[in-house]
Amino acid sequence: MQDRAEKTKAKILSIAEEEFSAMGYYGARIDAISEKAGVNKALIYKYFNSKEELYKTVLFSVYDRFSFEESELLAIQDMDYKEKIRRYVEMEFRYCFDNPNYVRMLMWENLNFAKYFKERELRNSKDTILQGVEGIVKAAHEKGTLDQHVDATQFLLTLYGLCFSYFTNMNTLSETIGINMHDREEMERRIEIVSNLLITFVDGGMR
Amino acid sequence: MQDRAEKTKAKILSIAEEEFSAMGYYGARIDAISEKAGVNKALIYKYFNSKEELYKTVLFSVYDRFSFEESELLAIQDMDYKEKIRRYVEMEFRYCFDNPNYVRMLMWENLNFAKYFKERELRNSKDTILQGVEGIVKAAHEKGTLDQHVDATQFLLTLYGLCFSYFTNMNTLSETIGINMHDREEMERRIEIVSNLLITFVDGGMR
DNA sequence: AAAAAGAGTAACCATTTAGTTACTTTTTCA
DNA sequence: TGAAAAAGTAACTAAATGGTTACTCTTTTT
Repeated sequence: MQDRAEKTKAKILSIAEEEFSAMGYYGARIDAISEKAGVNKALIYKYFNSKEELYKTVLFSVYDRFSFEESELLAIQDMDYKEKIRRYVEMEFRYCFDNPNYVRMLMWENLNFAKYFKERELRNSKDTILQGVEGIVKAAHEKGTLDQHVDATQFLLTLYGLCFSYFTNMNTLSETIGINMHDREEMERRIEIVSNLLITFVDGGMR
Repeated sequence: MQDRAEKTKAKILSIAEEEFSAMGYYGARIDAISEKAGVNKALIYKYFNSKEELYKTVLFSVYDRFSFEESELLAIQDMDYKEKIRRYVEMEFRYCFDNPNYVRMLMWENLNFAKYFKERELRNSKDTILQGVEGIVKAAHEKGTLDQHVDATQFLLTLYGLCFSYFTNMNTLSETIGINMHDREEMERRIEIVSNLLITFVDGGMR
């Protein structure tokens, strides 16, 4: 494949990411993508075969980018588990803030009943992440007084719930509860509260 | 309006709720709704004027039903704030479990940048809810050792994050972390953990 | 009972949409 | 340098889609 073609393909993918993130699978238009990318529609089909295949390529490209960052963070050794939680929370918040397409593509996929995740056999793909979290939870179970019912899975659910959900419901909540969650300052305040909450959660306070 | 017409309208609305919840605005088809409802397409336009208006009717019908339940719960007086938290968490989880359309319609609206919420001027519509939560937070601030940075808004974000987000990410997470979040037993276990976490959060443990 | 009003339908229309075909332009390399 | 290969395009197609029109059937009212 020529250099020129490589660039064209990348351009299509980048525009498609914007379009699919913004509009979802059914809302997105191949014509709109071809126009915005400044590329003939037939070329899209030459490189990606169908709307669905293009969509899947976008979805996994966006998802894998996040997964990489997440693994990187959890792979760090010899870090105090409290510090690790703090870093994890900060990473998750800032990543979502800076990469709204990641949040949106995941939401579309959930509304699509995880159809493409199922196709791709992502079953138990978070196992290495869970192992990383296991380290945190184990340290807490030994040292602190973390509820024995809380395993790595439950801890991860808690963390995702407190971080990711800030973004999934941002638009409606900002309308109804009277704060502007899109504001970076507002988010930074939230990071602080969530970090403290999670550290307290694993480190003490549980009867 | 005749009784027969009233029933037809209700039937359309009910099928439309299923269709829009499942497919979203762009994915839903008026033809599919008319067919499933066993009603001529022109009738839909007679009663609802446009696809968009039908969609909005569904969205607010679903949303208002939840808001009512939520207000009811928070309006209860003379209840211990810990008990109130527990009840709130249970209500939120079970409501979402039994009414997936509520969860999905809210997700679609978030992905739609809260366009219809903005139109309807729902700004600060959670004020009475926040007042109810204020009671909980105040009691905790007086009696316990809740972080002074946590006001009613932050508490509500925490609660929503821990409850609602269980459902928004259920489909992808069930694929990747190796538990079946769709299982009621699994959810009941989660309710317990979340309740305890929130009670600890407001009631002690915060330095 | 009959006519007015309301509920409901069959068939149609204009536009949009994913996808294709037959062609031209640009690059590579013997 | 020229022909083969790769990159890219204009114009088209068939199907689907939101919406409408002109009509029939049913209920209400006097």
